[in-house]
Amino acid sequence: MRLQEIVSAARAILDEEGDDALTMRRLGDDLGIRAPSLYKHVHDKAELEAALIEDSFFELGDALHAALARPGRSGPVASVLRTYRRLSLAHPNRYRLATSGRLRRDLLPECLEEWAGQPFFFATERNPHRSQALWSLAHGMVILEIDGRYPPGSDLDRTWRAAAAAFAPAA
Amino acid sequence: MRLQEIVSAARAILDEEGDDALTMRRLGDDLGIRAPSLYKHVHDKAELEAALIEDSFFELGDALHAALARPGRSGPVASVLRTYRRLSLAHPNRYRLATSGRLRRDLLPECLEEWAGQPFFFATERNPHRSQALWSLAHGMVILEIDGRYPPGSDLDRTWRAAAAAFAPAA
DNA sequence: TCACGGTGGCTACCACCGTTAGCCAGTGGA
DNA sequence: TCCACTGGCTAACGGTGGTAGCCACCGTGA
Repeated sequence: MRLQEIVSAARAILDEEGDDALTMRRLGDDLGIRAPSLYKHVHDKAELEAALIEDSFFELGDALHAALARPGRSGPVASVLRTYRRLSLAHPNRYRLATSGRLRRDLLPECLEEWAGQPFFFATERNPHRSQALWSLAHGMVILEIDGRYPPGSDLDRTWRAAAAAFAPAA
Repeated sequence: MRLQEIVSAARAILDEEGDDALTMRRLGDDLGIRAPSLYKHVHDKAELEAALIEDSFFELGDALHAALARPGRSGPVASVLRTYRRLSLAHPNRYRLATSGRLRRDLLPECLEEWAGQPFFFATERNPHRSQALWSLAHGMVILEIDGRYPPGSDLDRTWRAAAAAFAPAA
């Protein structure tokens, strides 16, 4: 069963060289195999990507739940946001793959996303709408930072603090 | 000079059928021309897309400045957010093209983005970091809605209200 | 009137993409 | 011993963005 090898080779290419580099031929090369042979193990490129996306959500969910468990002095919102930003920027290409474009829910485990996002729910005192808004804010900021959309010279640390302040529980 | 025709045919395809449908051959077909002939008028597909992106930012900037000018009873933040959401969802494919992926600043007029985003700055009482955070929030919510990322059945109107509340000037 | 150069079409390609069909060598069990 | 399965392979298909090079038209200046 080489599927695990294939997925982790794909992750390496994606992380190190971006989604443009992740082609079936290139992936085959890295594994010492011709591209068509990959289809003996994987149905689709979409299925392969779904495996990478699943990985990302697990990693993110783990980290966020851990961050919620030790909020520190700055409170749960700031802690969760800090972790979200740090982890996403550590693997920007995988983050973009996991969170951009139409989601193929049928290829992912049910409720995986919901579980990964729970820390936002707890950090906003269990208000589902504030929770959704906060998660959207975190995603917006991360994806814009990854895609180099902010004006050069922006002080993003302060922008993240402003974001946390807007959603911090009224003291 | 058929460039204007080409750009507007491209916009029609993008708006009505999505970015997958916007290929040079398809665009040629719609214009009664072979694909390679397009390159007599356009250097690149990237240049063509840049024209569509420029369009989108102009349209968005116009609408946001107008929204700021008549804030209504709900205040400037809510007004700007409402307009941002309405306009973006009216042309989701063009919005995604304009705001996703790495930005080719070299192909766009300088400061266009900055001008389009000014209403966020004024709506947040000229605080640049709150402004940036608010814009990021709006983008995050729109792109997640366009991409169908929210759990089915989400009450997004309430989430938008929660977002506006988090950034409304302290009354 | 005629030659000329620019404009804007065309066909024939190229390299690359995901993917399929069909062949075949090895291998493990009945 | 035979047989089926596993996991490689080559060849090919239709699609993508893009290039090279040819040619008809058309306005201008000699």
